[in-house]
Amino acid sequence: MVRKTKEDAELTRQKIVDAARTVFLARGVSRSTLEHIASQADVTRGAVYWHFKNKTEIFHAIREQVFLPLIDRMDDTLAISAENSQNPLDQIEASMCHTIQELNDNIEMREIYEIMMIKCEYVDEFALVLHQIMNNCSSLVEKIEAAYERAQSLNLLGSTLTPGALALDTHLFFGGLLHMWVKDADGSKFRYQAVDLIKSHIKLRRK
Amino acid sequence: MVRKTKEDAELTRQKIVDAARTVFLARGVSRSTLEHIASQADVTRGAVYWHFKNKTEIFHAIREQVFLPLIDRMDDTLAISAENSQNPLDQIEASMCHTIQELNDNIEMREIYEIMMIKCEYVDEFALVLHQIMNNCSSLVEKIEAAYERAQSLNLLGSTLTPGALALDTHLFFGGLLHMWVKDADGSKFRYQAVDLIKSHIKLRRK
DNA sequence: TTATATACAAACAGGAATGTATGTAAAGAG
DNA sequence: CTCTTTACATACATTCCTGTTTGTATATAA
Repeated sequence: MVRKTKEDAELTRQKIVDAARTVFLARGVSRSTLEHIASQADVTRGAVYWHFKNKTEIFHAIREQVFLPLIDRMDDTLAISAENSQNPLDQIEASMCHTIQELNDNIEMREIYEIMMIKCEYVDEFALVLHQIMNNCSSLVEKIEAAYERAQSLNLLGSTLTPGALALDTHLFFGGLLHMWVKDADGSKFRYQAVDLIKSHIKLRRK
Repeated sequence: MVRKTKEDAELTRQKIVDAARTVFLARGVSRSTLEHIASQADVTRGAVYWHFKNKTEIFHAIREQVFLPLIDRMDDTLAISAENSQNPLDQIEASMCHTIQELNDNIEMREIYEIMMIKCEYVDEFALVLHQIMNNCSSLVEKIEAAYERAQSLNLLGSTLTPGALALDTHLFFGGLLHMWVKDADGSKFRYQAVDLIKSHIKLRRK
């Protein structure tokens, strides 16, 4: 076969990652073999083993490609508000709506979320991915809490709950929403009204 | 080998189910083999194949054993309140707290929840389990909504949101809480304060 | 221009898991 | 007391998947 340039090789690598996403989604991570992935990418297992040590490495490549950027962007949306004079409650709402919008628009991200949530077993090597996710969540909760604190000091809150309690409630709500969004395959129950649910959730806190 | 009585056979079956739960939890459903399960149960694969057609059947046996009863009990807690004069908000709160308490006390239930949430890939045969769960959720949301309606007519609600919106928010909150409860292995972040989180959540709705 | 490293394809060897088929001792029916 | 069925254990055949090894054409460096 023909030897490829570096750009060609990178393209092959990307083809493999994309193929793996498709295969993982359809068959689940465990039931996906490297042969499945290779043929989906129109290469042989040789190419896969050249670019990746094993299936786990491909999994991490997928995850890092789209999952981490999303977290960063959520962080950003909330962080901006610290210096911004905008209503913190609006900021929290916008942050969540933005993520939902991203899931709506970005097919790859949607597929990766689905893989991570319901097409993957968190044992052995994958167990520590869960810890990473939990840690990311922790920092997110802190950001949300800070926003609620600002809302409190601006006298925008309508309840006596502490910003910490409000932040945890919001975090659990959004975690539940993301799960339901993914599992609600036909979209009838949650997917289409996700933004409304977010607005209701925030409205409950407004004065 | 010795032929067993019917009672012995039923005991063997139960041993296999228990063993499967342990193995599924430790290795994930996909990576668990019938040999793993058999040796954990101190029998051979022959015994497993006698009692179950395949791994999927064992999975369903586990699920039906503990998961369905829990849903029923949540239903009950909420249904009782329809005829009861008790505060509907208290009933919703109690219903969720009760489930958390059950998870705290009942090791088997806790393990099964963990298997269903993060040790199982919902593809092929398992995909329809997700649909069942979603359907159960739908009926639960309706029960919660009915309780909020009663609370509204008793003038107990402090917000202008509709009972439907409140119910969905509660449902998403609780779904998120259950997930975090399971994933929070060391218990520091959510498990120990789950009841407080529930009370805060409901407090936000009280007048 | 030549030599070496790259980017794969193809072939190989193995272990592991599944399902089935067979064997068997005792329980239970008649 | 026999005969059949039950409740398994054991052995077997087959399929799959993995990781490694080998081969090879071509970029690319020198």
